[in-house]
This record gives sequence, structure tokens and C-alpha cells, in this order.
Amino acid sequence: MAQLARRLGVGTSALYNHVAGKEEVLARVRELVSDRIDTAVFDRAPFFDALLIWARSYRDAFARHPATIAVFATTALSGAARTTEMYERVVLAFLAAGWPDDDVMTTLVALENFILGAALDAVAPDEMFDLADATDAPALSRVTAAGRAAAHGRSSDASFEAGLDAILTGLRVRLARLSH
Amino acid sequence: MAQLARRLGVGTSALYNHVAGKEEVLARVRELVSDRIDTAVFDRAPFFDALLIWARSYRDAFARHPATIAVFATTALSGAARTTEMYERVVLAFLAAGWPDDDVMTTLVALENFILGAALDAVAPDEMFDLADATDAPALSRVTAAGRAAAHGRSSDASFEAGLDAILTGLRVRLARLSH
DNA sequence: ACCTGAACACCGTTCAAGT
DNA sequence: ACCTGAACACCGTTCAAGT
Repeated sequence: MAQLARRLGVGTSALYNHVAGKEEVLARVRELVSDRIDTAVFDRAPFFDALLIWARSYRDAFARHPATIAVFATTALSGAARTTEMYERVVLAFLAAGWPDDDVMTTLVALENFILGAALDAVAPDEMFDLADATDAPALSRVTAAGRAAAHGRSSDASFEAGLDAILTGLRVRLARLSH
Repeated sequence: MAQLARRLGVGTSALYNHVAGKEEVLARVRELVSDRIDTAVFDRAPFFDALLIWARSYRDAFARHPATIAVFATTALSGAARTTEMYERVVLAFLAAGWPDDDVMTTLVALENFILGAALDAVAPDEMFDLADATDAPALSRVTAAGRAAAHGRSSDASFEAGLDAILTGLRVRLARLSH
């Protein structure tokens, strides 16, 4: 709140004329994040293709607000109407794809878990491992170097795409299994 | 620090005789978490079976320290020898399974992203959606109710298992593809 | 309707002073 | 070697006072 007020060139207490407190500010930021998630894609693309686009926009939207990811992941969404709207659209896409009612949320949350974890990783420093420890971990330092050389651009992007590809492959299998 | 000192029945400043600051405390907790992750399983079980056990113990270990998940996911590990040790063991298992050098870290981090996201979800309240918003989102509230009825126990566990199953299925396909 | 400024109960960190 | 207690620069929130 202090930081926000400073950015606005105003006293901290002035904020309380507009919001109830820190919690409301976070709830509103969550709405801004939700607005950036592309749900319209479910209208124009096949389910699994749309899921890929949706997941990418989801991660990007959250990565714009690093400090809030953990808060949002663990805080119940109350008074976040536009976020609920986003969920409703995705749930409808799952159902239209033939997903069984009792497995939609389980699967959606599983996918979300990966997306939020990847959003955290996206805002992490690219160099997670010290060179100091490298001598004690030869295999780790070797594959880290090999991975960095292979991945053009941010390695966090490569991990996100790899994980997303894997989980969507697995979900195709899951859907086939569930609708035996 | 204040909370920790209070728990120890000591003044806050007394802590600085033992640790350099808050950051060192967090680094040490990270080591405690790493110690709880089962890496020995890679010695006694086939790769993908071991990966399943490892991932479960990883999530459980982190879920024990909710407040630290986001910090650990975004903070470089310096002076975390036992955490590096954990990574080294897992990397060796990937290599032994025939994983190509330049794709080990990409895949490992992808899997970790899911695990950390699931750990965040595990400490979140079980009721994420208000009943108030339910009227505006009929499909969401229907599948939420159906999911809760189907999942015996915590729904976050069901999501973790579903996601883990999907991602491991996808990784089997990925390994087969990479070693064409 | 919206701001300021003082006040309160908190933080993490430092440092002189004690034993 | 390890603690206390005061001090400092921060937090989020409340409230009386101003315009």
C-alpha cells in the first residue's frame, strides 16, 4: 500500500478512500490478470489447440504480476466476477469436448497447477544454480550447460512448452480413457 | 524473524548471533525440505515408477512449508548443498533412463513447475469458489459439485494425481520421440 | 468526496551494552 | 559466546482534521 501510494504521489491513508484494504487491491489485480487470459479462442479452435493457446496466455498474464502468483493460487476468489467468468468459459469448453462432469475441475485445476508453477519459474532468475556447487554435482552442471546451449532464448519458455506438450498429450489419453 | 524469535522465547535481535538474516533462515528451511524428498527410490524402482514416488514426496515436503513455496521457486539456490545433491541424484536417473543431455533440465524443471503449483494448491482452501458467484456460472458450479462428490478426500489430491499421471504419460511419449 | 498527518501495532536489521 | 534493549527505516490500517 505504501509503495502504491508513493507511485501515485499521495499519502498512504488516501488509498483507503477508494479501497477497503490491501486485499481488495489484490482482488482487483486478479481481475486485470483474468482479463488478459484468452478464452475467446475456445470459440474458434479445436479443444486441445485452444487449450494450448489459453494456457500460454494464462501463464503470460500471471507472469506480468510476479508477486501475486502465490497469493492468487492460495486465496479463494471472492468478488472476482470476471475471474469466475473466465472459469465458466473454460468449463463449457471441457464439457463440449466430451469431458465427464465429475472430472472437469480435477483436470482443470491440474492444468492450472502446472501453469502457475511455470509462471513462478518465468519470473525466477535464469541462473538457478551456482557455479560454486557445480563441482559437487557434475551431471547436474553438464546437463544444465547442454540445456542452455540447446534452448534458444529463455530456458523457462522451453520448460513451459515441454511440460505443456506432455500434459496435453496425457490429457488426450485421459479423455479417451474416460469416454471408453 | 519476529515470529520465530517469539516462538523461541527470545528477543528478535538474538537470532542474528546464529544466522545472517531472514534469507539464511529460508535457505536452511529449503535444506530441510530437500531432505524430505525421496531420491533413494531411483535406486530400487524403474524410472517412471520412481519419478511418481519422487514427485509425491516432493509435493508433500513443500506443502509442509506453505509460505516458502513461492520464495523457493523464484530464489536461486546458493549455499543449498543438500538441495543440489537432490538434483544431482534425479539428473543421474534421467540420464540412466536414456534421456538426452540437452533435454534433462528442460523436462525436470517442467515437472517441478507442476509439483510446485500443486504444492500451492495443496495449501489453498478447499472451497475456492463462492456460492455467491455460482448463479452467474451454472456450468462451473455444476462440475464443481460433481467433482467434490466424486473425489473421496481432498480434491487437491485428485488434481495432483490426475496431473501427475498426465504429465508422466506425456513424458513417456517424449522420451520415445527423443530417442527415435 | 477526497486528502493530510499523526498514531498504532507491526516488520527486519544494527549496534552498544551487558553476562 | 550469546543475550537484551534501544534505535532505525520500513509496513498496513485507523481516525480526526482539513478542503
